[in-house]
Amino acid sequence: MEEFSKSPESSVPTLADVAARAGVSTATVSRCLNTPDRVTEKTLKTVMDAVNHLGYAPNYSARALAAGRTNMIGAIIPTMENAIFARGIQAFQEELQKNGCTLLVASSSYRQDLEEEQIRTLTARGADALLLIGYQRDPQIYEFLKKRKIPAVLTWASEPSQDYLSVGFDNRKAMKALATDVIGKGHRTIGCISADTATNDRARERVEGIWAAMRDAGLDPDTLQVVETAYSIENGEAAFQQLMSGANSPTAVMCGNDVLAVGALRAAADLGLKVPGDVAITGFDDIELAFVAPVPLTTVHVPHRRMGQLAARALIEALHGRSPESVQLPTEVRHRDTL
Amino acid sequence: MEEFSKSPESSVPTLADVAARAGVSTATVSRCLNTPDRVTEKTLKTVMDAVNHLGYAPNYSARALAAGRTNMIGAIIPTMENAIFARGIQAFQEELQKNGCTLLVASSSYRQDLEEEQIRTLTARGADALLLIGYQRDPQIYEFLKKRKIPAVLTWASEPSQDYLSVGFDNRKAMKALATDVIGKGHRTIGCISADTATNDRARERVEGIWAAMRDAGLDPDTLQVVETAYSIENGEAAFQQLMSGANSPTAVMCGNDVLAVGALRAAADLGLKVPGDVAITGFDDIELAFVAPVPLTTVHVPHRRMGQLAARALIEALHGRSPESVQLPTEVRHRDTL
DNA sequence: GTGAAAAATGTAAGCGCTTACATTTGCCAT
DNA sequence: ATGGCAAATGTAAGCGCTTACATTTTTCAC
Repeated sequence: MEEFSKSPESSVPTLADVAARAGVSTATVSRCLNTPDRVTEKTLKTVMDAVNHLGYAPNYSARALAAGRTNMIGAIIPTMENAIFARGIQAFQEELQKNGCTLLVASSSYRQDLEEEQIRTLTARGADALLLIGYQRDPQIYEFLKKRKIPAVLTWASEPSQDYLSVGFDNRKAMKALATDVIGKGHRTIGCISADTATNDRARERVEGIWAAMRDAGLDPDTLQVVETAYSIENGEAAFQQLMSGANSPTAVMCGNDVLAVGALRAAADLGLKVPGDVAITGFDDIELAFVAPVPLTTVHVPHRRMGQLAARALIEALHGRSPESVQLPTEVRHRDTL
Repeated sequence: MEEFSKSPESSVPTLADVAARAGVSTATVSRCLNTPDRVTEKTLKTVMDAVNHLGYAPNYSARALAAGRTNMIGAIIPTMENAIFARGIQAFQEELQKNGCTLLVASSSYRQDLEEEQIRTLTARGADALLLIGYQRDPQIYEFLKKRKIPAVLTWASEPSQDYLSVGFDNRKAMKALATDVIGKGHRTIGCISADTATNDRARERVEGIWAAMRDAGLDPDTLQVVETAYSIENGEAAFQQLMSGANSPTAVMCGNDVLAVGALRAAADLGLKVPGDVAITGFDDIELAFVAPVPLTTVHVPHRRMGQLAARALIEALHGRSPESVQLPTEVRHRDTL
C-alpha cells in the first residue's frame, strides 16, 4: 500500500527530484536531457529511468529564463479565417514542431497598430523569432527587432529592397502575368476589386501589377476602375455590382483574391451576366473555393504550404546563427473557366 | 551626443533597471505593473515614466517562473486547414487576447498519439489551460491534467457524461435532425461518407445520429451504407463513386462534413447525376464552401465562432478559480438545394 | 605502472521576476 | 502632540533550470 499525500513527491517533479533519484547532480540530469552525447551511456540510462519513473517533464519557463531561449516562435497574421493564412500557418507549425519549436499565434485583423502591439507582446513572451505578413510597417519596429536580435521572416510578399529576410512571392509580377492574359483576351475596360491598398502591401502590389500590364499593352492605367473593400464574399458581391452599374462598365473584373472573386461571380449570376461571355472574372490565391466555385475560377496559384514550410526553416536557420537567404517562390496563372 | 555601447543600458532593460531609475525597490515596480491600486498615485507615475523611458517590457519567462502562471493557453486541433477549426480558433484567440492571454497552437493531424504528445508539450511549456477537440482520449490524459490542475475545455462536441468542462454541440442530435429530414423526403436507401469513426468521436456521433433517425422511422440502421475516409474534396469524390457503384446505390448521401459533400457533389456531376433529383446530398458545418458550392448545400449550421469565444471565456473563468458551466450550443439544419 | 590530457561529473551562481514578511510612512482619533 | 493602525514600501528568498568553472575519473601513450 502506498501513501498518496500532498507531500513533495506528489507534486510536479523537478530536475532536482530526478537528480536525487538517479544519485547524480542536477547538472548531469540537465546534460542528459540537452546534450546526451556529453554523458556516459550508463549515467544516461540511470537518469532516463528516473525521468520516466517520475514522469518528469522540464519546466520551460525555468529553462527559458536560464538559457535565454524559449524555443517558441511567434506568428502574427491578419486572420486565420482566410484560408491562405490558415494553410500557410499550418505548414509553418508542422515544420516548427519537427524542430522542437512551438508556435505562438496572434492576429492583427489587418490593422497595423494591432500588429505592432502583438509584436511587442510576443516578444515579451519570449518568442525567439517572428513570422510577419508583408513588409510595410513602421521602421521603428524593424529597429526594435534588430535591437532585440529577434530574427523575423516576412512572408506573403517579397520585400523589394531585400534588406530583410523574406520567404514569399512577387505579388506584382504574379498579378501582372494574369493581367497580361486578361488583356490578351481583348479586354480593354478593366475593373479591379482590391483590399485597402494604403495599408495592405500585397493588395497594392497586385493593383500595380495590373497597371504595369496595361502600360505594357499601351493602355492607360488610369482607366483601371478600382474598388477597395475588405475581403469577404459579400463585399465582393457589392463591389462587383458597383463596378457594373457605372457608366463604362468593365468587361473584365480582376479580384484581389479568390474570396472577392467568388462574390463577384455570385453578383454576376444575380445580374444575369454570363461568365466569361458577358464579363470575365479572375481571382488570386487558388484556394479550394476557386475550383469549386459555380464557374471554376481563373486565378493565380500561390504555394502557401511551401511558403509556410520554408519560412519555418529560414527562421530555424537564423536561430542557429546561420544566415538564411530570402526566397522568392514562383506563382503560376491557373486558367480555368472565368476568363 | 550620446554614447551607444554594449554596456547594460543598451541591452534589454529589467525590472531592476526600472527600479533604479525610479528610485524604488523592484517589489514596488512589480506592484505598479501588476496591482497598480496597491501603490500611491505618485509612485505609480514615477515608475511608469521610468518604464516608458526605458522601453521596459516584462520578461514573461521570469514572471512565469516566479508566479507559476504563464497566461498562455494552448489549443490542440487536428488541423488549421479545416475552416471550422480555423474559424473557431480565430474567435478563441481574439477572446484570449482581450483577456491578456496568448495562444499556443499545436496540431494533431487527427492522431491520438500525437495529440497526447502535444498535450504534454504544451503543458511543459507552461500552458495554463487547454482547449481540446472532442472527448475521446486515454483516461490517463485526464488524470494527468487533473493532477497538474490544468483546466481543459472540450469543444466541437458535448461530452456525454458531463464529467468534464465542455463548450460544444451535440453531434448526434444535429445529424439526427438532418437525417430525419432526409427520411422525411422519402429516402429509404441512404449512404454516408464519414471520417474514421474509431478515432473521431464527432464523426461517430454523427453516424449514430443517422442510425437513430432511421430507427425512429422504422428503418433498419444496418442498411446505412457507410464509407469512411479522411476529410478532403478528393476523398469525398472517390467515396461517392464507390457508394454509387454498389448494387443498391443510395438515393441520399449524407456526408460527415461540407468538404466531403462538395466532393460528392462534383462526383455526382461527373456521373451525370442531378442533385437532388437523382440523388440528394447533405453536408455538415456550414462553411463558406457550402453555400458557394455548384449546388448550394443543405447542411447543419454550427456556430463555430461563438463556440471558440465561449470556450475562451470558460477557460478564463476556470483560471480565475470559478467553476464555469459546460455549454451546449444549438445547431440548425440549413435547407438549401441539395435535398 | 605512470603522468598528462581528455572526458565525465559536480558546484554554485545566476536568469528576471513575484511575494511573504518586515519595516517605514501617513493618517486620524484622541 | 501622540499612540495606534492601515497603507505603502522595502527586503530577500526563492521559482526550476543552464552553464562556467572546478573537481574527479577515465583513457592511453610511453
